[in-house]
Amino acid sequence: MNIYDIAQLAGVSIATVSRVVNDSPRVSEKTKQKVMAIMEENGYTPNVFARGLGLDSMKTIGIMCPDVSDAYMATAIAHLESRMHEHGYDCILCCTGYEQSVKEKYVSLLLAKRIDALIMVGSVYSGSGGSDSLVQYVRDAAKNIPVFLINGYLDHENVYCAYGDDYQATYDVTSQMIERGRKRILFLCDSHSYSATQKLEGYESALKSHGLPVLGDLKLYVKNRIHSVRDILLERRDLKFDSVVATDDGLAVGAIKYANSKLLKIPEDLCITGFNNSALSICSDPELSSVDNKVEELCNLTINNMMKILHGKAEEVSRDTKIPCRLVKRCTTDF
Amino acid sequence: MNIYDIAQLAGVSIATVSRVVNDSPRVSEKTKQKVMAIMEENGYTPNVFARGLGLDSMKTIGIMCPDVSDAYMATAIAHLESRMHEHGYDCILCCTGYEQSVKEKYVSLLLAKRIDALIMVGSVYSGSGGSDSLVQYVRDAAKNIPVFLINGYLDHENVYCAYGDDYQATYDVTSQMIERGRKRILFLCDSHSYSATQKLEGYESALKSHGLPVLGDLKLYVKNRIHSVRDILLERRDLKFDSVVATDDGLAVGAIKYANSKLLKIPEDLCITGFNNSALSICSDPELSSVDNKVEELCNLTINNMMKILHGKAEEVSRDTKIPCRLVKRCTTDF
DNA sequence: ATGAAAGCGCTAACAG
DNA sequence: CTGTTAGCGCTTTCAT
Repeated sequence: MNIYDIAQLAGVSIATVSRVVNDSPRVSEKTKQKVMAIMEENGYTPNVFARGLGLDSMKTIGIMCPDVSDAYMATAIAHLESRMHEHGYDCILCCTGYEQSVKEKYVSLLLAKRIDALIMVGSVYSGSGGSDSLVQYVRDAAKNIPVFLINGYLDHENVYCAYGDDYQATYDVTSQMIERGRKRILFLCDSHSYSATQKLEGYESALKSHGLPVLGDLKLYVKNRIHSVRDILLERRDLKFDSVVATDDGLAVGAIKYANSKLLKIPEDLCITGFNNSALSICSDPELSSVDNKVEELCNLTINNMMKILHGKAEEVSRDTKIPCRLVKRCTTDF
Repeated sequence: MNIYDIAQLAGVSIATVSRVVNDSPRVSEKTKQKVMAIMEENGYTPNVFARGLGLDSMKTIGIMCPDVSDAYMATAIAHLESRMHEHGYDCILCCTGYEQSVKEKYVSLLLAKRIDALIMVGSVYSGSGGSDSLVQYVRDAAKNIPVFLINGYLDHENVYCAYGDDYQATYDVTSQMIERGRKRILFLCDSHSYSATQKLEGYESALKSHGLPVLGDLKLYVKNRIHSVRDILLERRDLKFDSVVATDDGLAVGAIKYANSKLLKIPEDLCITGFNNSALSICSDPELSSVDNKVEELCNLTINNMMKILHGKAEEVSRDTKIPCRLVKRCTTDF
């Protein structure tokens, strides 16, 4: 059942049918009704491939993330999909992992599929700052379609960034710890992404501005697995710390497990903060104070920008949006 | 840059270029090399829309799930995407929520996009058993393309099911509790899906076969939010129970929180099991014993079946595969 | 082994 | 307001 069949049954030309399908005003109400009725009767659906071929678009966007099974990204993707769907777009999901070559391959695949735009979720797509060659594939993609970074930053034509102010959030949290008398704050991290770098800078900067030394020992990079974090902390008996700033909830929960198994009191003996305000933070015991970086807000903002751009209003949108994050206080902090 | 350009540059016809692109054996090695070189040089990529129009396929499958931000589904989808990608297929992700009309709408959208197959993750897509009219849209989809249910069951031509044996798993867990002397086992549930029904039957069946009564009070249906579960349990002071069989980890963690805030000893005073073996189960304190229903295995099985079917070997695959689940024992059980 | 040409189903410019 | 027609880029017979 194609447009010709419908045209014939309705006794009109295919152009008229096409106009009806595309809701053109240049059709009389009467023929419109007739054609619609016939389409309805026959359960006609326009062929998306043919339409795509003509319009060079299938109203599809690509969403890349390193790993949907991560709670933070999953939440982001759920929001993005739902908002895109409202706008009549479909989403091709790509879980790229963290390997450079795989990320690059996914981008070319997506470009070959002629997606209308690309969203990249996670700071792993912006290298550690933006100017290195590791992000060349992002710039290349931007030559063809608008690219949206969520929680990443890259200064380039046709790439639009939205991210939480990780620097400031970490600065604030660290400062509050110091003002509460903490002297040895452990910075617990699992990556060297742009976001991680921002957090580290916030941490160090708070230390410095409060006259505390930045100690290399107190910057610990580990794999993000709860038990492994706990065990590493347990083994490092040399390492003394009275508080933990973790760059992710999983790491923070690891620290909680460590404290619990050493029978340390939280927050008195050990003050802990996490990042992302995920389900983990209300699941642990005691419940975790965690920085909420507003995924939902970032997603909405991104979608709104995208719609403007896809409708030719690129000048209305900023390429760089930073939004403030704040600590959701629970039981692992004394401030 | 299209096939005509390449043909011209290579001094051959578009048919030859097409043959090279599709790796047809009916091209001389020499021209093949030449054409490939030219394509390489010019970074030529065949237009997927045009190809789709001719072949009526764009090597894309649809994946539906009620909510990717749920850890269990996120894991499933991560696996599915990665396996499909290996096979050269892209995935359109649809987060349908739980509403009937939305689920139906997504299916028609997906069919209109001419996907090659459809995967539905979660037992919400199989009604409460399979024969009611609520699953008609699934049957309709199956008229056009193969449909794969993960964790759902529906007996119908062209729909293929893979699910964990929730009945048996719940039967076993409940039985062990009884054999350990538990008398009042709370069945904590948040839905009436096919899977939930299976679990309930396993629970009741274990009770009966051990000569225990099935008490309506001890079947509690609640919303799956940790704190709300805890609070409901706290408020129901009339309700006496010495153990909890929860149909999801979130619910089980709610029960843990309840026990902790009443200073009940786990598992002595309250024995608890969850379902899905998610990150929550190692995050809580004490850590949760949880039934692992082998998402990964279900996903692999599904993809393998799908590949066979898409390659015309439908007779080789069973429409109904049930796999055993087992309890991962942690600290909330005494068996 | 290669080429010519007929679709695939739709959109849009153009003509009435 | 409606119809005619030329693409869109590729696959696939059917000739050669």
